[in-house]
Amino acid sequence: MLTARQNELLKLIVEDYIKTARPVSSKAICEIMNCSSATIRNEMAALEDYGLLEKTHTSSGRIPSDYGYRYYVDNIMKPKELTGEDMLKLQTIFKNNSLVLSDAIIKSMEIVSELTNYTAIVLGTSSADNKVAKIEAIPTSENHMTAIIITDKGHVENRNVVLEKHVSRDEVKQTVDIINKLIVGIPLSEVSKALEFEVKPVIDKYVKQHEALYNAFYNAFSDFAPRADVKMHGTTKLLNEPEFNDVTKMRELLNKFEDKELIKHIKANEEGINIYIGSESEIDNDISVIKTYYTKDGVEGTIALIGPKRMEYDRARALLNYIKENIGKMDR
Amino acid sequence: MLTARQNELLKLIVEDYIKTARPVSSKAICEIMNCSSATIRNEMAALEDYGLLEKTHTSSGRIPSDYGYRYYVDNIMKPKELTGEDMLKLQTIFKNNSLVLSDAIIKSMEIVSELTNYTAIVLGTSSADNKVAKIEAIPTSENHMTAIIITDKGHVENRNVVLEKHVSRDEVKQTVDIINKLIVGIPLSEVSKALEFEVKPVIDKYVKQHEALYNAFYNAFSDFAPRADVKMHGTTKLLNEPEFNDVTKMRELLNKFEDKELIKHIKANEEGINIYIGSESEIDNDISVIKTYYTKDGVEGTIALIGPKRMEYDRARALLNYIKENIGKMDR
DNA sequence: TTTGGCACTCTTGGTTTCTGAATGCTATTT
DNA sequence: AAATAGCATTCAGAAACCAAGAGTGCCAAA
Repeated sequence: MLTARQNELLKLIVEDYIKTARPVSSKAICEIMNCSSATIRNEMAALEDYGLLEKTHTSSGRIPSDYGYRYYVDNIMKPKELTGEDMLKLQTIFKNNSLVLSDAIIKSMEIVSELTNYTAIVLGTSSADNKVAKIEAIPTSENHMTAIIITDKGHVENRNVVLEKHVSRDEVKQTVDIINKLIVGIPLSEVSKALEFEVKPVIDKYVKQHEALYNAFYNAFSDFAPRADVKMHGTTKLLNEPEFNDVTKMRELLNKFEDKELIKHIKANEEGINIYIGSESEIDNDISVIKTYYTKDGVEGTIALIGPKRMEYDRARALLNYIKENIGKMDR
Repeated sequence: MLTARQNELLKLIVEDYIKTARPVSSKAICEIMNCSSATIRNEMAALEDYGLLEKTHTSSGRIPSDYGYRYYVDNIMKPKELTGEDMLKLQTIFKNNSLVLSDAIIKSMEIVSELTNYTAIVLGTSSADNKVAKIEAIPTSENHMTAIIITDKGHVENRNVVLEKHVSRDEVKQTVDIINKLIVGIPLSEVSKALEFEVKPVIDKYVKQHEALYNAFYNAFSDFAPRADVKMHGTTKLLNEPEFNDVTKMRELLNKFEDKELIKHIKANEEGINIYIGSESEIDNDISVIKTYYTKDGVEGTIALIGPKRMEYDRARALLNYIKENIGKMDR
């Protein structure tokens, strides 16, 4: 257990380092805590023994270790109020109730990214359990059509598909009507099954070009479920941080950001706002991830910020928290 | 006018520099052209006098000047056949006729970006003169609905909008029917005008909640035209080139790529495949842009590649040319 | 327990030195 | 006249070196 002074010291060091990105010297601290630098040095040595601080070389100032950040986040950092400015910016989103939920989430995270210069991630909005509200099809040429599926949550997907043979507009319409009668209300993830077992028998019976039409619609609507979309914003902002003053480090991170699988991996499973520091982020030792799960009326997903390990954790947490709460409060 | 040997020499230097990114020495050349290095040096000096070559310092090898590249591109470089591999990769797109035009263009340019490691840009696919084929609307809650507009070319746009008051599903349906009767066939760019002057009077007359509904649809469909979309692919690839081994150069380019206005500016106006070298690119002195205009059945736009000034111009041109030709040949 | 003092360490930035890869030029050969 | 061999010269880049400054650790005194 740390003494009060050690706590104070760790706090000062972490916060100073977050701000300046340079190792913190005993001299800098002693001006704030008004005691001699030697005293601070002794305490620093103690904190280093505990594994909370590190040096970059034998005679350098101290920087927080991963464990130091962890301790800071878990035990020292206080919940922070959002500053007026941050809140004001976000309110433009949540006050504006012409935005649908998913847009509001994305837009607000974009704002957060602009405010903090971290990378914002919105995952999910998984529409797999949205239910079919309506399908529609528009022939676009002799042998192509655009098939559209609309869900009860207002999600729209469309595909352009080939018709193997020429099919009359009437037949397309007839098929659309049949499909609409049979699959409205079932979840997107079960559409392809329903097409095969419910729809096919019926159109086989009533529609002349049933084979071409069935194949076309089946192709159009068979691959919806897996689309777990990843929205990122401000990917390059992070690269302005001094830890990425190195070309190879920069390229490394850039490559990681291209890898959507890695990003999807950020998906949050737990309630609450969780912080993953350095290696815990499983992305890069110099970055941290703060993320939370959200859910509202069956829509669920993850919002996350990727920042340097020197992230303003308190502010980031306050921002995510504010968004999460406002998602809950939205009137849809 | 250059002598045959000077031509040959310039060609070798440009191509070697493109490949290796290092200044080309007289020694390296004399092994290929079998004559002594001194001879080459004399010729090099001549080419430098003409402004075709440069040195990075007094005793360095030569690199092409912007004018040198220009001369190479205009007078030396031969039209190149696509290699079998490049063609094979692209054929997966153009042979697959289940892809709609705009998707085929985007996908093929993505492939080109992967093949070359340059940044691919697709501009336009401007659907402003697509004609409305159908509109649709799905209420998604008490006071929200999703409005969808489908064009004759199979382009789909959707918006989530607020209904100011509660409106019954029947009324929504009734309004959709009226709008469909009145605006099918008119170009997207004129939808908002048509809504105001054709549709409004009718629904004012026949629909009870006409105000809420009109406003909702107007909001949904009033901002289609301006969406000149910019698709970029492989933005970070370019940064692997050695000219961007410098952190600040890298950040500079990254920032430029974020600026969509700058990218839109690449829009091609002329027929043919045009090459803009270095400062001509108006993006960065170290990069070149190769671009062309395409059009097919009223759809038009620009495809472009952004690469280092050390771009394989012949290959890039062959690739763009192949895509452009295949766009023309597509059966839709 | 705190602090002043001092020796020690290591980074950072600047200067120097060295080597090798080029060039330009001149004198010579073809 | 054109090509080449030879040689002095230039310069980048790496390694070595140096000096200054910012830190630390530790000991002995307050």
